[in-house]
Formats: sequence, structure tokens, C-alpha cells
Amino acid sequence: MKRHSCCYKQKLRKGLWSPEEDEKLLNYITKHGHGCWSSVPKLAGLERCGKSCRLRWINYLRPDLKRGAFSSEEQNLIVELHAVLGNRWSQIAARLPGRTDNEIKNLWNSCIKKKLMKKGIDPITHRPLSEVGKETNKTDNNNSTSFSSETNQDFFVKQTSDFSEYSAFQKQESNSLSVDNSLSKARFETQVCVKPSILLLPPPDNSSSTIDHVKVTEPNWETNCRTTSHLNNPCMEEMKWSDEYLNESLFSSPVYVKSETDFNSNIAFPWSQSQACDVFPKDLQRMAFSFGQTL
DNA sequence: AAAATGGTCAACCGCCCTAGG
DNA sequence: GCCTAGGGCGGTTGACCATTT
Repeated sequence: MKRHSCCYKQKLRKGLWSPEEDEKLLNYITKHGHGCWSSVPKLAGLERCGKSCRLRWINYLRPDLKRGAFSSEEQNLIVELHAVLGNRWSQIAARLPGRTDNEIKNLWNSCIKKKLMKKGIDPITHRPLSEVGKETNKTDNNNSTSFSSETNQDFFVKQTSDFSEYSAFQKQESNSLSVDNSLSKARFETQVCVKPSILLLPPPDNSSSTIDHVKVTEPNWETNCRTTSHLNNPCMEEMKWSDEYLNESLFSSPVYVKSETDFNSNIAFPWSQSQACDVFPKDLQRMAFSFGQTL
């Protein structure tokens, strides 16, 4: 194990933070902001490395942190977001105000994962364990078998508002979605395998827009893209992607942008504006899987 | 009562990315 | 283009506490 060079050279303190250290860090950042983290410990009078200070601030001292247990709504949201984003804890945390990535990661590993397993849901793919792999399913409880009839008929299983409730929706296409990640401009190379009702798309290259939602209102995979109008409008607006961008996408359906506030009236899924564009097309399959309901 | 086991969570580790020189 | 430092992230560890044996 290699220790951070800064900690090693200067024999800095490690381990749990004392209340005195917390107070020093809190006082310093409250007065001056953190600025350059590497200089914070020295200026705040702490024998810690900058990374340690940063972590302590983000995960514990930040004033906007929400304390206490996660609500069931938060837990459900985490499951939904995980289905879309995978283990991108920081992105998941960005959609749960007052919660940290560390906190969510801990919750997932210690609690949610087990709950899903107990329900016969694979916590990685969010699909029934019976569908994921027979060999890994041998020791699972009896719950997993309850999905067999659906899964044998090309159904996905969608999680609903509670861990105990599940419903199925039918797969529309058998084609899989693949994305060439080597391109900065992601594109669809085959059709999406399910008919989603909600989608997020990354913006065209060099776009600094604050697009927060893209909604497919009339999912018709046979029609061509028809997009108009602009970005940054808080009202529901049709959106114009560049021709180049659209031509590289086989996503064949009208797409619309909708504001966060409008969106909230339809679905309790508060994507933050600044992070929403981090969702890439490769996530669409899982997103569609996760949000099968019609708005 | 003591030991073993399990769960939770704060903190660290190591890797990656980016900016600046 | 290369090197370095800073920052961010996900994975992992280990201390602490509660529960079980």
C-alpha cells in the first residue's frame, strides 16, 4: 500500500477527526472558503493532507448536509438512479440534495443491495436473478422464481414505488443498444431495444446548454427525428439538435425538452440541471427499463 | 458474561483526468 | 508532448457498535 506522498513526507495525522480539528476546518472554510485544498490544512492549522480536509468537509462538515436516515422515497430514488447510472455515486448524489456519494454508496452496499437480492432482483442489472444467470441463482431464496413466467415471455421487470411491488412491461424490440464510447459524440448504432417514455440525451459537442430533460412523447420508432427550437428555456420547448448530431443517432422519435418544474408534475424524479447531461446513450436501455410507465 | 458475528459508516487508497508549466 | 500537482471518484478497509450464540 502506498500512502499519499503528502501524508508520508509530512507524517500527517490520519484516522478519525477530533472535534477540535472539525472546528478548525469549519471555521477556516466558513471564513475563507476552501480555495486550493492542498493549502487548506496549513492555513487552517491542521496536520492533515488537503485530500483528507476535502473529504471531511464534503462528507461531514458541509452545512447543507441532510442528517439522519434515508427516507423510503430517497431509497427508491437511489434504486431508480442506480438502474440508470450504475455505480456512479457522485452523479446519484447530485440528484439527492443533502446526501453525499459516500453516504449513498454505504447505504447501497450495506442495505439496498441486500433488499434487492432478497426480492430476487439482481442489484447490478436490476433484473430478476432468475434471468441474470442460472448458476448464480442456485442459492437464492424462493422469491426469484415468481418472475419466471414474465421473463420467459420477453418481459422486463420494472420496479415500482416499493421494494415489494413489481410490474412488467413488454419488450418492443429484440435489438440491443450499443454505443461507441471512443467517440466523444456518442451515437446509437442500433435501435433501442425497448420503447422508453423518458429519455435523457447528452447535448451536442461543445454545447454549454443546461438541458435537463428530454422526453419522448410519441414513441414511434419508425418515424424520423423531428426536432425544433432551442435550449435554456424553462418552459416546455421542442429542441433542436444539430443535423450532424441527429444524423449520427438512430434514435428515431420526436424528442422534446421539458423543464424540471414541469417534469416534477409528471414524475418524482428531480434530475438536477447541471448533471443531467452526464447520462450517456449507453444508459438508455437501463433507463427505459427503469421507467416503463407512460406519462 | 464473554466471544463471535454482522452491520454501519468514516476515512483512506489508488486510479484517473485535467490544467498548467 | 511530457511531467507534475490538484482534485474527483469508486472501491475498500477497519473501527465501532449492536445483536446473536
